[in-house]
Amino acid sequence: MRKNSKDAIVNAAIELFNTKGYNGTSVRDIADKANVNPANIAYYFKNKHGLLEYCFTAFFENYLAEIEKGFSLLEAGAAHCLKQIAANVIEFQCKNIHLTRFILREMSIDSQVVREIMSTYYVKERYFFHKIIEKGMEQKEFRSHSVPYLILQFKSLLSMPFLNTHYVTEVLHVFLNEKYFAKKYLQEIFLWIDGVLCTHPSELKEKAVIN
Amino acid sequence: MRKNSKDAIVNAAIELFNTKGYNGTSVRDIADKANVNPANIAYYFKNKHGLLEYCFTAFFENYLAEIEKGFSLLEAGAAHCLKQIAANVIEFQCKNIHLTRFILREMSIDSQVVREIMSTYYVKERYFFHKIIEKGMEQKEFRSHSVPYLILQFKSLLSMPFLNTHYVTEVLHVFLNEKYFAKKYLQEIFLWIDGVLCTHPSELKEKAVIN
Amino acid sequence: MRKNSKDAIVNAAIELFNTKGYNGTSVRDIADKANVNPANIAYYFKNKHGLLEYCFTAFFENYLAEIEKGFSLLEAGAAHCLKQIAANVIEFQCKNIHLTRFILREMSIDSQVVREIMSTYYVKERYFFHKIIEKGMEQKEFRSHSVPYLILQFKSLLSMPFLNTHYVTEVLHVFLNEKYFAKKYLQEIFLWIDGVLCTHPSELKEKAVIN
Amino acid sequence: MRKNSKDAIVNAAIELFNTKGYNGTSVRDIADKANVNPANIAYYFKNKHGLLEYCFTAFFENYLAEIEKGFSLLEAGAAHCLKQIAANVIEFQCKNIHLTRFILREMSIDSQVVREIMSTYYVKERYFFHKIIEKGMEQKEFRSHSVPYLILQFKSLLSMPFLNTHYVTEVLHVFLNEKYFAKKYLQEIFLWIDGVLCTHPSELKEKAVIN
DNA sequence: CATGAATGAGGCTTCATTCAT
DNA sequence: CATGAATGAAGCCTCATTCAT
Repeated sequence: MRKNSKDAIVNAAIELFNTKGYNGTSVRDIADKANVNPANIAYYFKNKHGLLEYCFTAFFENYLAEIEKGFSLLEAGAAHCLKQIAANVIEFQCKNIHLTRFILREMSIDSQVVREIMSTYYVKERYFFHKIIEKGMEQKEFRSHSVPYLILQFKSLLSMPFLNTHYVTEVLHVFLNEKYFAKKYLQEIFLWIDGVLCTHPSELKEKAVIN
Repeated sequence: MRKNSKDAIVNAAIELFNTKGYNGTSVRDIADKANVNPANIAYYFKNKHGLLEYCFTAFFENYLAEIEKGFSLLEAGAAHCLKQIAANVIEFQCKNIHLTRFILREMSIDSQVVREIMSTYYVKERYFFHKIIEKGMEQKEFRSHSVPYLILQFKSLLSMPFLNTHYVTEVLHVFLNEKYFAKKYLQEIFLWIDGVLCTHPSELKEKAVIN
Repeated sequence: MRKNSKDAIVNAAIELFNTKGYNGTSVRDIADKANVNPANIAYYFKNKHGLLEYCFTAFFENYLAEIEKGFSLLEAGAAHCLKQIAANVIEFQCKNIHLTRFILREMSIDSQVVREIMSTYYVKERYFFHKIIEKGMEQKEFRSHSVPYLILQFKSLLSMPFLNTHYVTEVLHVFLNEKYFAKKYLQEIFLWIDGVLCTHPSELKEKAVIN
Repeated sequence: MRKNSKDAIVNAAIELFNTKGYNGTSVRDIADKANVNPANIAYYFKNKHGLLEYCFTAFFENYLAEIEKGFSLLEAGAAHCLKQIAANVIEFQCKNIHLTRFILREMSIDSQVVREIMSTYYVKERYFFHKIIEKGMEQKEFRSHSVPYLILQFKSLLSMPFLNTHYVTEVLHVFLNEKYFAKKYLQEIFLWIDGVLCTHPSELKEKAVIN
């Protein structure tokens, strides 16, 4: 356990931030859960806040990578590209459920960090989405429409089930960790892309894969 | 100042909970903003937590009323009914932006209160949605589909812009309080209903009204 | 119940002071128990502290009266007189168990009130005891001995079971409110008077009465 | 000051609890007097209450040890044994006057801790006293008598002057810390043992020692 | 007399952090 | 690297009290 104190701390933090929120979690809680001395957190992250920022960038760095990965397929068609991005993001978020929920929640708070994250990662993200949607419209793949509103909807579909984990499982009785949730929910997003975004519903047998 | 301490407290609390989160807000902050003595909060709400619960029920009581109001129109058609509900909810949330954001965020935390709220209000809400969607399917208005997944999407559309206020304004540059945001965003939801939910796109000139 | 608010307050206070101590009892506790508005306590006693003082003087006024009553019999013999005092005090304390315990406990705290009580009531009390014991020695009824030490023992015998009510009932399983506790315990004190104080054990058939 | 915070806290607490009572003493008072930070009290004792419990067990552990030490002499005679116990206890209490007073006072409150202490330490203590007195009666050393009442008196003699320190010094003008108080008061207790407990006054030249 | 609203002081505790070891 | 002691700030809450009604 003296092996990877840092990882232990991060994991404990994610777990707790997810469950009780950043402000609801104390440094001692984290240290206890990670079996580590509280002073160690200061050693690695300088701050409780430093730990938060570490989580933020860890998340967004990877999140954006998934989007970029999908964006590179733009030449193959806007719808296809968007579907691939959805597949990547859903898969990524499924693999990091706790982290995702906590980040999505924390992003709804007005703080310095959040503003910084927005002005870097989210601005980049918007750039990608914008490009894709514009291209789709130019090529008559998508019907003409307000771009921001479309981004808003797309993002809402991507994040909703991960933010409201509890609602999904306790009220709707849908289980996120079941292997096929990702696959199934993805079909819903594809339906939105096809039904709302596209002019003529493209073939549903779209082969975007989640492995 | 010796007049409506209770209201002043609630308003200050909503504002601050919205901005800094429940746990990030101190009782003193609230009292200061409301220009009352901190002890007054205990007097009216017994607790900081009591104040939270007050906000929760205040929100959900009204929120559910809006849904019920729309639900009573089920006879006039499932799509119509759902659109009316969307209109009501969007309007209600526009009128209570701060409260809405804070509630939506806080509902993503694992706490006693949240579980209670879910097992009362959200279960009722699901009941209404379920009924409407089932009816729509029976009458071939809606295409056959997994109900929970539809509810999930519908709810995500309803809440997203209100939870991520900052993203919407700072990144997308869309302003929630502009008079026509409600009207415009509503059209998006209608589009989802027509494009994703319905078998044959109903007439878009649907006259659901926001007054 | 709007009849004797004042009495209700005093009774509630005695009960609670007895159980939780003066400092452990809040004005609201008292008000609640007495079914009275807290502000009413201020009305009658000005203060929580005023209520305490009221209890103190109520107790000591009567306590000293019992001693004076017995003291008047000094002419009939020192031992007899002392026994009568013991009888009076034990009876009085039995009738006011709660008040007695609380007062005896509170008298062991260093406070302004306590010092005042001591310098009035306890000084008077000592005067009476002194007179009696001196007389007893002069008349060879008592063996010659240090007066303060005798007073100390006598007082300790008078108060012990009332201060340590719980010990007496829970550990020794002796019940104070049983009718004959007073009579029996009194015999113990008489034994001390006869065995420790007197030169030649006086007749035990001493007829000091508890009525 | 960075040395023995814990001891400093305990000493300050005993002093203040003694003077103003447990409930009358604030954590800040203690911290100030001990020249430590208030948080340190939580660090070492978890609680103000934890500090109280620490005092309780510190007292009773040693108190009972003194009694056991004396009890081991039972073979040498019941009266002798009891006298030795008295000697030990008086000496112990003289050495811990503040702690003793505060404990004796606090034991007269109805609380969880008190009940626990009673059902452990005081029950053991009663067991020892019971054994001694029974033995004394069997061997005709003591006159036949109600055991609980004898225990009650014995304990009252042992504790009285320590509980009512102030009365003793201010009203009776006897000083507890004068070297010979212990010796002299002990003689009083021996007198009680000989005069009240024993059938034939044993030799007063009993050599129980206070060193 | 009685009451409910309101207050300021202070109580206990927890927190994030630092520092010497 | 890791730790335990120690700290100051701040958090929430309770308390005794006042005052207008």
